[in-house]
Amino acid sequence: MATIKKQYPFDVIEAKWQHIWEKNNTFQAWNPGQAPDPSHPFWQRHAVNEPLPPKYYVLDMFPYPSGAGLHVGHPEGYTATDILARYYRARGYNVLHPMGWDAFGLPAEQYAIKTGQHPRVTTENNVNNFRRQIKSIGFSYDWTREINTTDPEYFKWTQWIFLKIYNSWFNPETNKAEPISTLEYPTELKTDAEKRTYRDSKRLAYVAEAPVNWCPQLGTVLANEEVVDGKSEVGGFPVIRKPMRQWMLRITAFAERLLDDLESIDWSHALKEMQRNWIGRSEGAEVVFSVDSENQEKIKVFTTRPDTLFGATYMVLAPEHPLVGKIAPEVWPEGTPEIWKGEEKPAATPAEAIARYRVYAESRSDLERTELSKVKTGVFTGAYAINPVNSKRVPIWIADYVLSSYGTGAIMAVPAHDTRDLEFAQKFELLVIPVVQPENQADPIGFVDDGISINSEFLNGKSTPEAKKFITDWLEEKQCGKKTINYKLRDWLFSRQRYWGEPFPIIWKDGHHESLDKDVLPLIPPQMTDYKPTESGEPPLARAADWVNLPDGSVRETNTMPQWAGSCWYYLRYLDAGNSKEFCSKEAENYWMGLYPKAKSTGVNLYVGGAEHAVLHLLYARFWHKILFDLGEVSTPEPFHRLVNQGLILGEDSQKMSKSRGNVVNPDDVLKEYGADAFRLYEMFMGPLDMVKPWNTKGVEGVYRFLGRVWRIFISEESITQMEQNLTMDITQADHLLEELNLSPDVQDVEATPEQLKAIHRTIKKVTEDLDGLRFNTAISALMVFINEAISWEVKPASILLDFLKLLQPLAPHISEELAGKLLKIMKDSPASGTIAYFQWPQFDEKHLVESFLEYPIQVNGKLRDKITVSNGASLQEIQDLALAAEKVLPFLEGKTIKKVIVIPNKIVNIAVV
RNA sequence: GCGCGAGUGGUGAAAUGGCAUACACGCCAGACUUAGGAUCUGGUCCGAAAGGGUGGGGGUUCAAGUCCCCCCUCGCGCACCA
Repeated sequence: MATIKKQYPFDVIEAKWQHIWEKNNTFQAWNPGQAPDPSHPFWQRHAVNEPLPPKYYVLDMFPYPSGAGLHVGHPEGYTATDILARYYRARGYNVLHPMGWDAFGLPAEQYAIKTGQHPRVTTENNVNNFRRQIKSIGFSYDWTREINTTDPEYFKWTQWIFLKIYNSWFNPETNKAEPISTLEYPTELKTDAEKRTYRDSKRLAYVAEAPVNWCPQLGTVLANEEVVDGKSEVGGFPVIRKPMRQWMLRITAFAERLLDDLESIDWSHALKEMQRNWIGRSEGAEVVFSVDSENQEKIKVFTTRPDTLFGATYMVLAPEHPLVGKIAPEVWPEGTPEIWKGEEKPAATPAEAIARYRVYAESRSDLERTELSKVKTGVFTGAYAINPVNSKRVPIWIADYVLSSYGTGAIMAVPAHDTRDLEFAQKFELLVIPVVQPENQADPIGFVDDGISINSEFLNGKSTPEAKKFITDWLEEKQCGKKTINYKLRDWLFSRQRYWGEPFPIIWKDGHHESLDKDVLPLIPPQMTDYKPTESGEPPLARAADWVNLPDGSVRETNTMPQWAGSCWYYLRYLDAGNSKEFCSKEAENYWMGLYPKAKSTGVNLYVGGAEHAVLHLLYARFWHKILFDLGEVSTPEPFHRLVNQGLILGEDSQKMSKSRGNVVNPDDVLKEYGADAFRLYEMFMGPLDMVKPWNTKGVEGVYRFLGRVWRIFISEESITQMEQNLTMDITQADHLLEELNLSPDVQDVEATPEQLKAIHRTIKKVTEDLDGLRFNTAISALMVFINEAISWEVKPASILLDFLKLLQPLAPHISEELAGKLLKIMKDSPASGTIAYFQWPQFDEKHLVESFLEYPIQVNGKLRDKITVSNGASLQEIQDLALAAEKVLPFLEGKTIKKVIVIPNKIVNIAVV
């Protein structure tokens, strides 16, 4: 690469300060009870013998350390949080700003399968590379709190929390998780075995034999959330349904609270909406239909439109519904239309039709089921049910447009007022009865909104909400239905057939599971040479016979936890990362997460990360936090008070960055050419944090030039030239030469002029407000405006420049430290010394912003015509008189009647004429 | 289909209902220079001007990029959820 002339010696400066920060633990956060170190800059700012200042917890979503290293998208959020961390430190807060590694997971394991290298080795290499890259950007993390989810000292507590969950149940009376010991047994349960079965069925972590998402290529099951369009989210491999014994976490019990508590937190509307969608609450009624047969089986359906019950002309069960086999008669009822008996050729009996359809439905992958061309298919079961409102017989069908996993797996079909039912009814020539009349007298068939009930006997004339309420009460009275709330959210499938994850602290004895004692944690995975999944679905851990089989004949659980487990609580471990007695001390938790006096909020004050975690990590972490809250382990119900999603950074071609497109920008390259400060500035200068925006290397040059201008304002030209010359002779002298640099003679320890004070106070105001509002791009532009103005001052007062550096410091810390050090040497009453990171944030004073003259734009009928200059303090009448007499205004007033003159103080004058 | 964002110069983007385009990139010209891919200075929405301009159309207002209604385009999320 051709060496172009550097704007300033950023390489020397950045290495120097990163070393100093590291050596002095400059950015260490202090826990309550921790012995103060009077030599640390934090304690030079804050009184040693007083309580800690309020906390500010600013958190990044910790990365998965992949082999590819960082790309410029990662540090976008990290830069934003670092700026705030530094800003709040300057504002006097005790700032917790940690970093760690989410290092369990598939890629390391797959690499291990390919190369035989242990995932721990791969992981360590990747972590080292990530740490090096992150450190090179100069983030002010407290590295003493670094965590790694694969560290036994970390996952010991992941397993410990799992045991907490395992040993709890959800008490619907209190709406809370409680220790399993508070569970009361129904009196009819006598034996220990019965009680155990009951207890195990109530645990928040339970074992279920259920159809799960099995991915043959990955050799593991996946949570619903990890399956996208019938393919694995990781790798895009096909996923099939397969019944397996799996660990589940009872997140559904918390659905209501997960939904309600969204109100209490400061997240974007869009993100909350995504979580609401995922939880998918819907209010309606359960209605019980009886099958018209000897046994009179009951079919429960869920509907959000009980008011349309009179329009229910058939029923549909999911193909997998357990009643399907029981209700079908031996022969087709008389008069059954041929098309009801099966699509290709009519089946001879209902049983045959059902069997054939079930084979078809199973063969359809989830991918096919969700395809856009959703042509409805289904078959008549031969059975009829009785509509409870009017005792009419309605045919019972099976069809795969009804999902077994939602509601009761059965519906009442109201073709007149449901698009899907209508489509189905039209295909199979089923009866369509309109029961809701739209207000505008339009055709009721296909009308799905609220209207007025018709053809519905006692509901006729009622509005939809009235009718819903009326019929629900009626159903309850007749004991054939009740008001119900349904959720889309399913329990969380928590086990994986993988090697590289946390083993469950569970053993199996005589077919029952038991928890290990917490004292034996961490339970470490066995050493293995073969990490491959097995085709049967048996986890790789099962191969480690020595590990699995225990002397007393019991065996270990061989599943491992999903990658999400470690990230469900990592923000708590940072609070007290080295604690070997507890996952986190009560004191630390109370201080950092609780209601500490003057703290800006409880929980994590600001959490920044990608939107891809909107429903996975963020929902799981909230769920675990609520359990810990119920069990008294944490002091508040929500972990993340404010959450912001950074926008994606695209490649220079405005396409998503990817290896295959060849448009990935590596921060290492940018840092080498422009330095960390320029990199940080550009990451923020591109545009608003939450917007999608393309990378543009030319843009880095812009902010880089700005830093060069800052440098040249401070440092004398001669000494810059001298350093450059000396550097070419002996590069090892760089640090020394940096010390030798002199300030420019224009920089003097003198009183500032009112103009200069105005300039800096305007900047203080703007930067403060912009950082509060996370508007980093406009904060940077305000600093640029200041420099563009200051560059023309003949004499630059040191006090003004120091305030500027205090403002620049959060954004471009290295150059700010270096220049502040030089500046302080010439200041008589040097306000402080040492690192600028703990200098008091400057306060702006309105009195410096007062203008002696104000310029008013004069509009006539909203069009700009002239401008006048008025002394500040002129009355509205005086301004109005001057405006009406303004030279360029007069021609537009000629021959017109002045209707109104609007004078907005400090803003504008508008003259309305006709 | 439903939900949420966003549409402003050649480009990234600014603008508590109050002078549209701050700041930066790019481009043009000039200065310094053997040189410029360094630096500094000036210019840069369209139009000769009057004027016209914030995706399109309506509205509210003394005043609309900003508020209200309708429509178009792009991005993201959800998607047979009864």
